[in-house]
Amino acid sequence: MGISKTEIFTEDQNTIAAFAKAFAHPARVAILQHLFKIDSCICGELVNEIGLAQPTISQHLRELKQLGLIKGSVEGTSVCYCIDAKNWEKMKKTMAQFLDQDIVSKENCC
Amino acid sequence: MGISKTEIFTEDQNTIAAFAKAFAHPARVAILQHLFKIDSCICGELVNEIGLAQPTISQHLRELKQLGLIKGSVEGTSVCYCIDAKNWEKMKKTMAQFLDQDIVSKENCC
DNA sequence: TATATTAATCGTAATATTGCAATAAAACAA
DNA sequence: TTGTTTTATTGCAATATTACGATTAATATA
Repeated sequence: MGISKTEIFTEDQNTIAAFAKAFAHPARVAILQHLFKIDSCICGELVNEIGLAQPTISQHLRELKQLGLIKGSVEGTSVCYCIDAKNWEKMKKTMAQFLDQDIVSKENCC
Repeated sequence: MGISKTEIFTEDQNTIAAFAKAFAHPARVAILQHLFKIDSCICGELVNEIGLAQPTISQHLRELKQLGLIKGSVEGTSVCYCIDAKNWEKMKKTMAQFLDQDIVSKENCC
């Protein structure tokens, strides 16, 4: 139905899915990569850097901000965004726990 | 427009987004976790384990299979799925490269 | 062969996501 | 104050995703 049945999954599973969703669009990947690359924070520069309209970028930024992966601070008329290092580390731990799982038995049916 | 402008992004960015999309739903996270946990491969057991209808699980399995993260082999009337260890490692490398980025300068505007 | 079992596919409804034009809001400058 | 710049919000169209009932396909068994 286009709606995920979040209630039947564990909190852990929903958290992983929520973080993964943040990276599930190339524009958000590009935004994050740019924020990592540029030593000073960015603003509407992202609109030029990435080839999407300003409202679209703004929308992606809001999603990343709501998840806590980036922070924004107003600088005059522009807004400066950067990675929230603390939360990024927390996210990394959660994702690593999921991604670094080991297969119990190597010899299966497949 | 509900359609990602994949053509304006790098192959790397699209690849990361595609992998992330695989984990962007708790059902697929649950499926993968179960495949990791159970030493022998699973089939329709996943339908019982996870509380979703058989066609829904089948759909999620197909997505994971298309991405190459899991393999499936027919065992009589049932189908046995398991993690594709090789591709999982490749995916992990791609994701790690993205997740393990370091911020150039710690002191920014934010 | 007929029947059961299991999984894939089809079709469809409900909801979510992506993208942007238009507009509003906020901060500064003249 | 008036205009300028920058970003957020609103509203909407196009497309994607999620979920499942019904059906089909494939295999095994009686």
